[in-house]
Amino acid sequence: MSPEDLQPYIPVKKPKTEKVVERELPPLNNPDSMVLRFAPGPSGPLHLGHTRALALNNYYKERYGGKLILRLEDTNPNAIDPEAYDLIQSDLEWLNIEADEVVIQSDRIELYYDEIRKIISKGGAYVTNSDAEEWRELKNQKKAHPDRDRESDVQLSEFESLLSDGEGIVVIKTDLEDPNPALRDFVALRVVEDSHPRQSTKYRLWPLYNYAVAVDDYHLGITHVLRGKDHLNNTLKQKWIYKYLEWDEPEYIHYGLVSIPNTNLKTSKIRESIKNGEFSGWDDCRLATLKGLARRGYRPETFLKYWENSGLKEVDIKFSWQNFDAMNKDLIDSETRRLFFVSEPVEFTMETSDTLVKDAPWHPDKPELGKREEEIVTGSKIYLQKSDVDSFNQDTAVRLKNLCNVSVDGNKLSFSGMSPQKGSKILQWCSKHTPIELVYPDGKIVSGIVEDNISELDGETVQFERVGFARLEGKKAFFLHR
RNA sequence: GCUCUCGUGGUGUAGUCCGGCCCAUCAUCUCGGCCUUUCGAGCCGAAUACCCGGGUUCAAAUCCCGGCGAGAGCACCA
Repeated sequence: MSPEDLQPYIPVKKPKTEKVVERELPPLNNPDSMVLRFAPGPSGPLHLGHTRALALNNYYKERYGGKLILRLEDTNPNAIDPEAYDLIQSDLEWLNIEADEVVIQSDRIELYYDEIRKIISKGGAYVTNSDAEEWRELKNQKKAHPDRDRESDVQLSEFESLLSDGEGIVVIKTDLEDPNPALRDFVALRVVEDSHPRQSTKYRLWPLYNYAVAVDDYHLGITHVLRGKDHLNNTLKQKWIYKYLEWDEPEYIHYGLVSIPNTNLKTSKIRESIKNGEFSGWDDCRLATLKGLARRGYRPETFLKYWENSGLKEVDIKFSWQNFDAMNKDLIDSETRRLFFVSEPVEFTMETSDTLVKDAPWHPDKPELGKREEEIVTGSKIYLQKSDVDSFNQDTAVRLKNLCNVSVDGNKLSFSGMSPQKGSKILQWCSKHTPIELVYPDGKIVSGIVEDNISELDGETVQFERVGFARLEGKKAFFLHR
């Protein structure tokens, strides 16, 4: 073989182009006039786990100029927290996500009735008041319940009478031979006589999740359904409804599940713990609710950025607080003011012939923010952190940060120069101060003092030097991350 | 058990569809060094990955087959 013959087999070397391109999520099919939805049940406020669906839907809405609908799925009268309707909307506002439309399912019950009448007429659904166990067992054996095969006008009149009294369920017919038992005939509506927070006792026949979702997705013109792959089977069920009503299906995209370690996200459990006083409320800083995380100082942008970065592959992923915190720090570090926090303060008395002035910038890289200044004279009380004091030995050279060098003698600190000495311990310290409790997300509380400069900073996120970032709130500071 | 998904460093991610610009991208974490009046930030460097086994091919993270592993669903909840 001549070198010419080999030529086609030799890979063409392209120059490695510098990849400066922002990584972005994959494109979606048919992105024109996209309509997306975020559809939580109003059982409590939003938590970290909800933010993925929200962030992804919002991302594509913005990318393609689509529309985002917030749909509150309150068709189970027994699992509703009346306050959640507002709590969820305030959580969206906090995230700076604007729903173009808010839809509440319990306002649309007549619609679900209308559509099920059509499905029944087409022979796609039946009514039965079979015993639940018996009905399920028949399905497992791929057998039809006798009620399944009755004429559709019988089914229809059974349905109409269920609206006012009697027991029974309305079932969507699927394929009883389906190898996946989860997909054989599923319940579309059931009787619940309990009062509903918004509708009271106006209705007794309530739609179930899969049925209501399909009807709404169609009627709201949803074009893309973006959700976790725990919904894979639900999608298949919902497609049956689209089929009976001859509707065009939206695009379904399922992303992998996230496990969030060391975090309790069960709304019902949290509510219980709040009730019995274990947590102070939905905004307890130990919780991963948005309100709890906001209280510690996380930025809304961090949530959006984190999930956009996690992609939408079907692999299951683990949430990493470390990565999440790093992103948040990246956002806040350059604009967060610095403060000295001293835990377990030990009192010293200053000795100096001159008046000294603390000259500490609010931010080391941003002189334009100004500085904290304070006069220190002989006799001024200086407080140092116990753990620092404990580590002193005879020849420890100490520098009070942004003040001066001192020598330590018992409880006396004596001025010993201005110019920084290489190798000396640089310590954060307080003179005029305010007591403060630093509250960690694991519940641990460290009491200490902070320099008396925080009156204007209530509600702000600051950095306690050498400790980490925290958000100030009254006499407390909630630890954010390092 | 049945059904369905998915396996790239510790973590997340790019590349997989259309095999060669991949001795594999980016971020974070870890470890060094520089810088710094914070153990923060910044700068420089190091270390660590294509689940396993076969096959196809000049060439496989990428295609095929078989294992193994992980996760989810199986409600008159959402």
